[in-house]
Amino acid sequence: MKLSTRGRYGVKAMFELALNYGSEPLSIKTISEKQNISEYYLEQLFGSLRKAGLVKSIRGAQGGYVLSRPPSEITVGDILDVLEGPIEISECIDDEDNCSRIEYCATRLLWIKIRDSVNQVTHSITLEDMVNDYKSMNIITSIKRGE
Amino acid sequence: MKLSTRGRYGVKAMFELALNYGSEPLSIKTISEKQNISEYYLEQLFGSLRKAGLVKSIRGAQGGYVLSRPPSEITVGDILDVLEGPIEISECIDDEDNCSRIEYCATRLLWIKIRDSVNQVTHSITLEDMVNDYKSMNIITSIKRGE
DNA sequence: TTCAAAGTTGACAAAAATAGTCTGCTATGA
DNA sequence: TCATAGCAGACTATTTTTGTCAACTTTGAA
Repeated sequence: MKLSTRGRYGVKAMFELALNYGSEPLSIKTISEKQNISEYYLEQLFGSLRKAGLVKSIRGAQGGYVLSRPPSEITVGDILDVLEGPIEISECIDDEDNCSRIEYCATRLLWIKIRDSVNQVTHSITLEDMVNDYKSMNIITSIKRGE
Repeated sequence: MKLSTRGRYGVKAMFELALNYGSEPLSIKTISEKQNISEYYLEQLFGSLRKAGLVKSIRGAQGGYVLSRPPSEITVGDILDVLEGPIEISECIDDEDNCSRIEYCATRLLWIKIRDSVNQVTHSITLEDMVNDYKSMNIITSIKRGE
């Protein structure tokens, strides 16, 4: 069980936007260079993020993307839902009909527990949390270096 | 993010063995018919489970598979680790070297939090728990039917 | 006003992972 | 001794992932 690159790249790119929140828009090109991700591929991901209303695009020269809400109001789960699709450990979670076998309930309950646990974590961590973690880690690193 | 059929089929098959624990071995054929899973494919999965020591095989006529430990001592996480590989939300969790980019720490911490959460859930649910859930659900269903 | 930067869209495709099939074995209990 | 059932591994079809690309639209700035 692992995240695809869509989820990983997407979160990293959104984190970049969060670090930059309040300043000028960041272009796909800038982000793709910072994160070493294919420019074309990132474009696709931002298309999805834009349609989902998580980012706003600003066209024209010096354009780019900005978060459409403050980092404190965007969770990692919001991003992953868009790029990975909602977590669906097993298909029969939502679809009760085609699952009439005898073990149905027992495994279904299990998948739901796993899904809820992941959702609980991802939807409780915001981009602001990540930025804060990042900043405090930098401070610690500086102290360790004796700066 | 979803489980592959390996994990889903494997858990269901192991649940079947748990229901049957203490009785005669179940053959691949029996399980594959109960669960409507390809016999050949199930064989592959049981090969992995056997090598990992989760099941024992009994060869010859009337042979089959049995759990190698009581259901209370096998967690869903044990099964998923074998069939899906350990959870690796992102590759850089274990591998610190090739990840020197600036946002490294912030996203890495995130992947670790998600991974730990899934592991916590899957490794705390045993086959016995599933069997108990299953049995109590059956009782409730019977009551509802007025039986 | 014009042009270049930047976003938008959708088609295309290589590569990897997944899911499943099959064949020919070996072991063993009845 | 033979039918049953596991063992091993090659093989393949399909799907998903991970990109790539080209043509087009919008718009800010010179």
